[in-house]
Amino acid sequence: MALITKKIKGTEDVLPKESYRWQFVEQIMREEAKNYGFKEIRTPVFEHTELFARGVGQTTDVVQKEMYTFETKGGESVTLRPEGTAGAARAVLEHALENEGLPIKASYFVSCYRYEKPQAGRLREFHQFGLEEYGTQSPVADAELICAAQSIFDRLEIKQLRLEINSIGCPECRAKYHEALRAYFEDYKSELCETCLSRLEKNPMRILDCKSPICSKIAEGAPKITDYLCDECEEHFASVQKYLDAAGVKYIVNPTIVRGLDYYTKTVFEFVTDCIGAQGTVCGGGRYDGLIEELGGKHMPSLGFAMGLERLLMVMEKQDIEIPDFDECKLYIATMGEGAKAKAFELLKQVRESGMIAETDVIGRGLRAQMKYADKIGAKYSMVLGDNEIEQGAANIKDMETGEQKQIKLDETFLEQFAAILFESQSDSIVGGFI
RNA sequence: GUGGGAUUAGCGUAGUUGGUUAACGCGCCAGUUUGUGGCACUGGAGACCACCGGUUCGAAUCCGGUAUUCCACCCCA
Repeated sequence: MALITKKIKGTEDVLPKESYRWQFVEQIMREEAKNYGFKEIRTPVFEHTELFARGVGQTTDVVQKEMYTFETKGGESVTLRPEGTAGAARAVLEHALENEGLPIKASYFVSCYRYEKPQAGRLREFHQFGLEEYGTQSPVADAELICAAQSIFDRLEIKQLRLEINSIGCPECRAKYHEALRAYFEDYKSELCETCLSRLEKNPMRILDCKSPICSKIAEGAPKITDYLCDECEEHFASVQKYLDAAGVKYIVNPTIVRGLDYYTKTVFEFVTDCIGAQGTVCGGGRYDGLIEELGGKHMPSLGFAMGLERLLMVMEKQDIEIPDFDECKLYIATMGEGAKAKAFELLKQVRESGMIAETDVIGRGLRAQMKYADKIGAKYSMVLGDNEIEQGAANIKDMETGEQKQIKLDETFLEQFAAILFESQSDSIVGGFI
């Protein structure tokens, strides 16, 4: 393999034979987004570095060590987006979308870039679908958003996915909670792992999330965020649960969900699976009431989620969920001679314009090889076109499954005749199915 | 960034204690006389055995480093 270079570490190609899987899930996401009233927004792959530093948060791992940041020829620092929300929020602000009425409901498909060490379910370039809702503080919006995600998973027939929700409060109650946590963990300082010691200063909530047996044991006795929520946050969280119950969405409250992006407030949630390895979060999101202000706008409470397409596809593969493949080729025309090639082109155009897949030889193979190819691509019918057929104005059309041949005239009624043959074979199979 | 496992044709594998032109299956291409696929048969293309260096008379086989990949930590989708 004399290849000048291989694909970049942590990136993946989607090949022609597997792209239908992506198109299938994307299609369902588009449809559900539409049903819930979201319209697609498209933003650039790169933004000013400042946007992510401010939006995602200076203290986060994502910003501190995972961004693809580079200087342009003009000397600006730009960054490949590590997530989708910051860009969408920037666009909302920049175009003053609130003037078109609130709430603003946007959906997106984005590729994201994070300089991490690849492993199962984690790539350096990965793809997300997300929904965002700007300009509402109502818990109804939280529930609606979560419902939309659930609807997508339902339609994809994904099983064994659990929804975990939590509230991490507003800046006020969270500050009090942080104090309580610090006071609690202070007594265990000698036992905590190294990373948790640094977390104690920066973001003590992350200790709750630590996988180390010692830390998680200590964390069991730690104060719970739910006991520190202010009245408003507590009421909000209770309402979200009430609406989820009303919609029949099953969830569990998990007080250890923290999320690693700084913009989250109040409601946070994750859809988690155990079937694809350690990176089991297929969808994550929550409320980010302070984000728009952080980016220089007026107060505009908002929320959203993102789901990882690669992870979702992995789950579906693991669970053997069937995905409909592309349609089969309906007609393959094998040609012999120049005159036949031209005639085949004429007929192919008609068939294709009617919305059916039709193919012919485009590399100059012999008849036998053409037939083999027709078989290989699973063509439903084949037809040999040569001088004889052109002279007679008729050809034989062959059912590749049964081998049965029928005559078809090569005049202006060709398409009609072919459609009739197809229709007949379909109704045959339907009748056969009933018997 | 830290740690462990892998790396032989497009894919899946074999290659015995280092010894001549690296093997097999699938796939691909072409044929099996006269214009028709699925089966079978024949032939063909395709690998500097991941890369670099070392040990040796001699290495795909031993040693070291690098890269890639898989998995875990961290973190996240």
